[in-house]
Amino acid sequence: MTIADTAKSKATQEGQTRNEEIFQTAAELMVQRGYAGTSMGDLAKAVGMTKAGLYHHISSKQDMLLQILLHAMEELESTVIEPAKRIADPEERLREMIRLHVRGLFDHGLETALLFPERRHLEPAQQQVVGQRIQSYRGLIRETLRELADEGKLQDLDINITSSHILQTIAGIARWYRKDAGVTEAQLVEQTVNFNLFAILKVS
Amino acid sequence: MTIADTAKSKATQEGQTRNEEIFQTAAELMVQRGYAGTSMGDLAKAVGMTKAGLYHHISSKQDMLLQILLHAMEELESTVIEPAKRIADPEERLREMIRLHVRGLFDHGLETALLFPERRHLEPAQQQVVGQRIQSYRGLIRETLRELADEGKLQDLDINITSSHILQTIAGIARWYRKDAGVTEAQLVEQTVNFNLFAILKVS
DNA sequence: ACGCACCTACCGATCGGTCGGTAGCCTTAC
DNA sequence: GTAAGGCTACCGACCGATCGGTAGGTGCGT
Repeated sequence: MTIADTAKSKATQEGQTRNEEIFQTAAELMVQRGYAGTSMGDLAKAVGMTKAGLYHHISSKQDMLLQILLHAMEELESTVIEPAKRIADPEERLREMIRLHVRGLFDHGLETALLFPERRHLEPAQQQVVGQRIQSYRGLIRETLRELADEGKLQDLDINITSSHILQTIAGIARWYRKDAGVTEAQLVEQTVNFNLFAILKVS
Repeated sequence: MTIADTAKSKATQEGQTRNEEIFQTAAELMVQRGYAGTSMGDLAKAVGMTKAGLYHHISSKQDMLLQILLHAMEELESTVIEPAKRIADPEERLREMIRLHVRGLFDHGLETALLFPERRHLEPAQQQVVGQRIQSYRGLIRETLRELADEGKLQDLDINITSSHILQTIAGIARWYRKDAGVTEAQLVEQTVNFNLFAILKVS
């Protein structure tokens, strides 16, 4: 072991740090029951510890929410925003953003984004940090819509309102989708892309 | 006063029963902070009473949530579902449903519908009652989409998924809309109707 | 005199969080 | 090889505050 070996190497059965297990479990519980509705005792039990043991890993419930939100935002940026930014054509970019975002709901825990409204439980300064990063995503969608409008491809729609509608159809999936119903992941991606592009693109 | 006079006549400044004031204030608080995040002490203070005084009017927090959800559902049925059912043409019916629903977000407190996921805090039997009535609304949308498909007017879209997308664009408005921004109510109604109809209607 | 609307004072339970410990592993010294 | 020391990961027991809810009373309009 050298100074270079800074990695925390303790892993659980699935190659997850105990810390990661805690944050992920917390995110799942909070998505189901909300921030206020999830007690630290419940969370401790869910990861197989006592509350005191849990507090060895985290500093407070509030800080845990902040970490969860920041991590979700980073995941969104690296798996959706950055790849999309590299696409020049606005129509193809929007198509890819929706596709990547919906896929991310399954592959990377992007459903955690449902917790963003819970940022009201954070300190104002922290709320602002999280809020700004969300706005930058909305900004990318608006910019893409504006480029489409410049090309004459956009329907007669308000860009601000439309960007919200698009985001709601995507984020909304995590609210209503239950995998027991007869809807496959691939279907959901395709249908959501089509729904939104049918809505905004002028017929050529 | 006769037996026929069953109306509770105590009214506050705006012609509201104390009971109505409590339920409406509770609904507003819960939409902002969630069911678990809203304490009965907060609610009591918001209506200018003590907690004990509040409990003179209601039986329990849980029952209050049930009443709020049932009332929201009745409002939705009388102002959106019933009027829409009387329209024969499916395209016009869908258009009117969206228009009435979005308008209702402002005129009748239809934003209360954001509390429907909170029905998980109710007893299973009550959850089912509320859940069924929501499904009947979704059923009407699906039926309307199916009629459009029969007429050959529907895009190549899955009816189940599309009905969810439509509902999310409408309900989602109550999540992101803040009246301070430069968006008028009329704009919002028009844009939401257009967005969804652009999405689902085949170009003729 | 009666009941409605409301109060003060309180209940047991649960909340987020902390305290002082301890079992087991890893390193270092001899 | 092994004992000492330290560190990580946890635990039982507990804290003050707040939770949903209640008991018993007061004042007021009819």
